[in-house]
Amino acid sequence: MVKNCNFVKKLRDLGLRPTKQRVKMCEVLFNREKTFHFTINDLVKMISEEMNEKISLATVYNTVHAFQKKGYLKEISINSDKSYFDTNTSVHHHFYDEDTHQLIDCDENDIDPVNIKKNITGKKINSVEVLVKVASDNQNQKKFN
Amino acid sequence: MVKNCNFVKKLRDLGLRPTKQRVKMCEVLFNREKTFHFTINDLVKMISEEMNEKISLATVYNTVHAFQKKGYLKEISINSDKSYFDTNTSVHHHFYDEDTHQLIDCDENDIDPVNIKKNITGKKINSVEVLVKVASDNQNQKKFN
DNA sequence: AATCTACATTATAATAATTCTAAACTGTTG
DNA sequence: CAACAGTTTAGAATTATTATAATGTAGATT
Repeated sequence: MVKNCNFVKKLRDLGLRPTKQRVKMCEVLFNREKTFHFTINDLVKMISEEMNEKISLATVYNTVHAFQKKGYLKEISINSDKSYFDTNTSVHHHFYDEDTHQLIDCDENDIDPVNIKKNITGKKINSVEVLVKVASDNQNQKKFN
Repeated sequence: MVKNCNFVKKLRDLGLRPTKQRVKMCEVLFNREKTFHFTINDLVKMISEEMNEKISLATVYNTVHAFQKKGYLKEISINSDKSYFDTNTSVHHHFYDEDTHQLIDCDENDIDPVNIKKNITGKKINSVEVLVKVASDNQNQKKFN
């Protein structure tokens, strides 16, 4: 991930004009040690606070999708309520806390490599991702047979 | 999966009144050999046709969610466009064809059990889903000759 | 530095999926 | 069959996302 604040060059290299909104978004998204997960709404709030002024929802959508297209962000499918994005664009797995709606990254040691024995002719595997949904231990669910 | 048309008892056992809408939904969903994947809209169309009268969208949502809560249907997260549901509620995984946007079930032999070594205190694992995204093998190869 | 132009931002409108509401309806119980 | 609680329904409300069209701005050209 990008180290310091020279996102202007970064954006230019991507063919995106380094507007103040985009630079701010880069700072919020990529100027951190750990990867993080967010929804568009999370991001709008964070950026508005950091800029001390409003940023348009549309701009955030546009820019997130631009970053995604360029391979700087990755969308994660958890449910159809919302889109989650991840600054970690490598193939990796997630825990999803159904109580708090939080995403937790797995590192390589958390889940053994998944062994896929099926082969679809003419198709190659692009990604293999595991989603582990967890919830509070005391929620009992009824079984139906 | 349920074999024949005695869905009335089935529904009663679940604590759901066997209304004609629900019985019809059972027939459409569970009175088949193979599992299948559907969206709410798919279902509304199918049921309306089978009943020769309209069924309310709200009823379909309500009933699908009731079945889901009772463990008769499972939601599948592929992208955030739409909710897909699956009549196969067992733990199983999916291939997703990124070219055709089709879902393909994995049976038990296709993928070895996923070994999860991480433990989140106070949380239990509700589901473990593997999504294998595949695409045409030659799609990224440009030909110049 | 003024001008130009293509790309960006913005507020708002439009769309789409889903959930809510409240009135009418219906299965079940007594 | 009367009463009640659960269910269905149409339509309104909500939420996430995308489209639109006017205004703004970065970067190139003069």
